[in-house]
Amino acid sequence: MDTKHRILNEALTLFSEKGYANVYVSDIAEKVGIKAPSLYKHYKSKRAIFDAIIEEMNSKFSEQAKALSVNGTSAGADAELYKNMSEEHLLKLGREFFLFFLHDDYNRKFRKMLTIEQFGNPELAETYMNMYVDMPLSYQGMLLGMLVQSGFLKTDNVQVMTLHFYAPIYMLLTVCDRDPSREEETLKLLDEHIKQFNRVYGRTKE
Amino acid sequence: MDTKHRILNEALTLFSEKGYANVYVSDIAEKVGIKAPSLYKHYKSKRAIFDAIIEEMNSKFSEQAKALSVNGTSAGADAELYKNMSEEHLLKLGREFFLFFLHDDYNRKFRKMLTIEQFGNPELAETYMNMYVDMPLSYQGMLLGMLVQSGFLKTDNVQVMTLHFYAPIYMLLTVCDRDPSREEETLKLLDEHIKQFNRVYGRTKE
DNA sequence: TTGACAGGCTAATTGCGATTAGCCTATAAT
DNA sequence: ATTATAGGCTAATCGCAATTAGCCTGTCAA
Repeated sequence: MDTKHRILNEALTLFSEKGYANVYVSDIAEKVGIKAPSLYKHYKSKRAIFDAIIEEMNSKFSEQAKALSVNGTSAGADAELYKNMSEEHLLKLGREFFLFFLHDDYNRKFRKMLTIEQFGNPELAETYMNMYVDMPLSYQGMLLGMLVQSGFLKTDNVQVMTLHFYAPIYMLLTVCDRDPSREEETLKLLDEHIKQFNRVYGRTKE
Repeated sequence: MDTKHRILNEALTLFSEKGYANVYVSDIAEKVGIKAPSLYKHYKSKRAIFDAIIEEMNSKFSEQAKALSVNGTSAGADAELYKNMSEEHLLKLGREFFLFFLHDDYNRKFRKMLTIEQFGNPELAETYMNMYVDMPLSYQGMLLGMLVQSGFLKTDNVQVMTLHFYAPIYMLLTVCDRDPSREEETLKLLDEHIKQFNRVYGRTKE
């Protein structure tokens, strides 16, 4: 990886741990293995490094969004997938979602950084909300909607059902972000959550 | 209110909006209506102001906790309260909890400040988690547990049921913190959440 | 009525962290 | 071969924000 990208990565790591203002350009430089002034051969200022991270992030994010909405449009194909769902599948769905967000390095760091910086910057607040609230709700709403169609789940209100599915995932995610040592405990709770969700919304014999 | 407390309040407001590092002592001074150096007649450093906020906060918090656990202990009395619960009552419970956390000025600012500062400071992360995850879960778990006892709700797993009750409240709260203009929309969703919660966990004729 | 704080102010001082200047070397194209 | 450029370094510089020095006034207890 070239220096320019290494700078971005190390900076993201540091920003996510301490916040923009508490990271010195010399910290970033040190992690990269160069001296602070050399950074300026690659970026015009500290702010520019931050902005580059955001930009990179936005493009990754919109790729993802595009990919999702493509699948969403070809609902026919996806519906097949969700036609004969089992509790196992549902567990897997929630767990994968959770673990992806939790462990994917880039996501994790980016999420932390956003959490710290969002209040000073309305755009970042919007990004955060898109990534961790609105998008997941609409994506999962779509999936769960299919499961209702296919008769695997039953509800009058898909939106609220989706909230019931996702909000605990979100909350447990924020717990792990703050205290990684609670991951195990949290994963158990996550499984129980999904099982109970299924018990409660699953179309048992009627 | 004396200057010393005004400093604390203004500082909290600013910290909650921009984060510790982005607030200058001169900003605080200006809000208070004095000059920066005069602050030092009251606090020995900027950090000391922050620490004083935390300390004040901790003592308020432990008062609250004590009060709650007192009620918790005198479960007999509280149980009475929750014996003949209606959906209206349940709605009120959730709504009050939500609105208290959302609107109480001190709580709101403190929560934002913690959100920003928590990652640099493990103690703060712990405080955050106590206040917004563990305490509410255990308190509401107790209440909902009573409702199960009294037959108003039905479940095999009070812990997960409580998660299902609280996680959406928590998530919607974080939405409003980030974008107050979504409060109305969010309150509607909150009500629907609780109604559906009741539909799903309520002991209907069996 | 005086003298010791309390609490405010202006004018330094300090220190640190971002950025710039200017130099050096290796590579790579002409 | 030579020259331009990319990318690194050291040694300033610059600017700003925290803090200190030191003065002034009003109050209140002795």
